[in-house]
Amino acid sequence: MDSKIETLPEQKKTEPQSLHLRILHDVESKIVSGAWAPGFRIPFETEMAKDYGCSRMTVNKALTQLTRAGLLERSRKSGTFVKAPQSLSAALEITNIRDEVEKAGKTYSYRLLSDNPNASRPDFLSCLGASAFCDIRKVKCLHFADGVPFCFEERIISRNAVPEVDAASFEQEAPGAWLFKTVPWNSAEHQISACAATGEAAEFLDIACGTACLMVERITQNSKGYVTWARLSYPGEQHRLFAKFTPTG
Amino acid sequence: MDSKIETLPEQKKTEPQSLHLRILHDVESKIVSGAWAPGFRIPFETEMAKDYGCSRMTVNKALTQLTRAGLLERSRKSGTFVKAPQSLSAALEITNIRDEVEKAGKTYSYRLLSDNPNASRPDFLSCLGASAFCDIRKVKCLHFADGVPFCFEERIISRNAVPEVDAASFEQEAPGAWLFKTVPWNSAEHQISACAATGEAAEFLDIACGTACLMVERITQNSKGYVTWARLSYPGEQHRLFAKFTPTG
DNA sequence: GAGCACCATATGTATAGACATAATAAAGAT
DNA sequence: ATCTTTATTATGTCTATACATATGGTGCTC
Repeated sequence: MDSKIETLPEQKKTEPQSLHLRILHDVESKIVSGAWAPGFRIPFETEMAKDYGCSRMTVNKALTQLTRAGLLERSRKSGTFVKAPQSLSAALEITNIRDEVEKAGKTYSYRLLSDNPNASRPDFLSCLGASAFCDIRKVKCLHFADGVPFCFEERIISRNAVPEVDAASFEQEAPGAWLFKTVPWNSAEHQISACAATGEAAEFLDIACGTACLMVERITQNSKGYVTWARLSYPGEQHRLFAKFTPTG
Repeated sequence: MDSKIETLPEQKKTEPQSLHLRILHDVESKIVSGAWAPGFRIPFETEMAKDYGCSRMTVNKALTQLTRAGLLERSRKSGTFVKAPQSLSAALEITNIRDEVEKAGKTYSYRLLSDNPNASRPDFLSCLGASAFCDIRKVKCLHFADGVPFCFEERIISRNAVPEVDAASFEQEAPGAWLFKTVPWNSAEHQISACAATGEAAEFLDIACGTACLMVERITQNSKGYVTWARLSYPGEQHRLFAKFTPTG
């Protein structure tokens, strides 16, 4: 209780106490931030052990767990590689609508509806703490399956978090697919709801106003902050989200 | 191509090659099957090491990973315990609708609509390979939030997989809640879709036919086979499924 | 009985060493 | 040139050991 000015604790937030957890989080953040992009061969166990001044087993423990979590791919002799973020939860990962359509045996096509490369901050996002979405590109597009409207997509991309977006064209390629291959690991929040189709959505999807729609809203972020927001509207009862869960996966 | 009768391969399916994986799967199956129920104190590391004739570290590796996966809870001195299957995927785990309603600050109530303890096999499930659902109990019920219909539930419970169901009453307690505390670990498949309310559902939910509904269908199984099927219908746009995903969780 | 010091114990972490295994690369034989 | 053998290398697994740490239990004191 004396008046001595105390220095702040060393650890920023929740600095892991054990070494293998620290290594695990170090590697994870390098991957999530994009410093180690998918396909990159990360240092060998022996190298990291030397860097951290610890035994190989300690590094091994961290890397083994990241492999189980799906962030890494390892093979003998070749080394350890950052895995492509292909399945951020198997079923709800609907980034690539093309795959979704083609897996159903249908022909995919795509049309850009509108593209505002320098839009102002939207108002409907204020509730989400997404104040980071101030300098954005705003895109609307439509996905077709066998020529029939399959999904109406409204998307916002942060120009701060993804500077490369200025050079991208969404005439031929959907923003979702472009982001998927451009932005490294990230985390996502989904909201799924049913709604009655209104105005724009009904018009583009070519369905009557009031028809039941499945709506998926997703906010994606990585270490640089909020990356993108998307609202996907699927018409009628034709679409189903499928998810399977087991304890260990 | 000769006519010699071959013996089946020793291993049933994919017998893990390494010891710590074998231990991991042994423990997991004991938990999933219910042999080790939630709360049960599993043998100490040293005991299991002796049983398997291996070092404690090998057992530790298996148990540590099961702990990360959420199947176990460990504490020093006390031992290792089977965890309650509380979050088989955080957001989509909607087994307990009461919690869901009360978390939204509303008052929960429940009403049993119909109960057929000895129903015949339903036809609409044939596509799911759920031929195990032949001897079933069929229940319909309604969940309320502040007195307003919140969710219409149709449920089928396998009397083979859950023999105890014959003694259960669903007058006061919803079948979902009863199953949650009765049946041990399991895996689940979800299908989420939007639909227009029809007939029964519209009537009980007190909404107009054609109103958009969020429909969640779930099939649950454990080591004894298919346990239960449920269809939950949420009226209008009032309900949202929320899910957050990060690489490691 | 309440409070306290102390011990026993199960997990948590880390290590150095050992050998297995798979995949690549290099050297050798045909 | 192509096939084969061999060596190299990084990961995969396992051990025996060591000490740290949290915590339930025991017994002591007051």
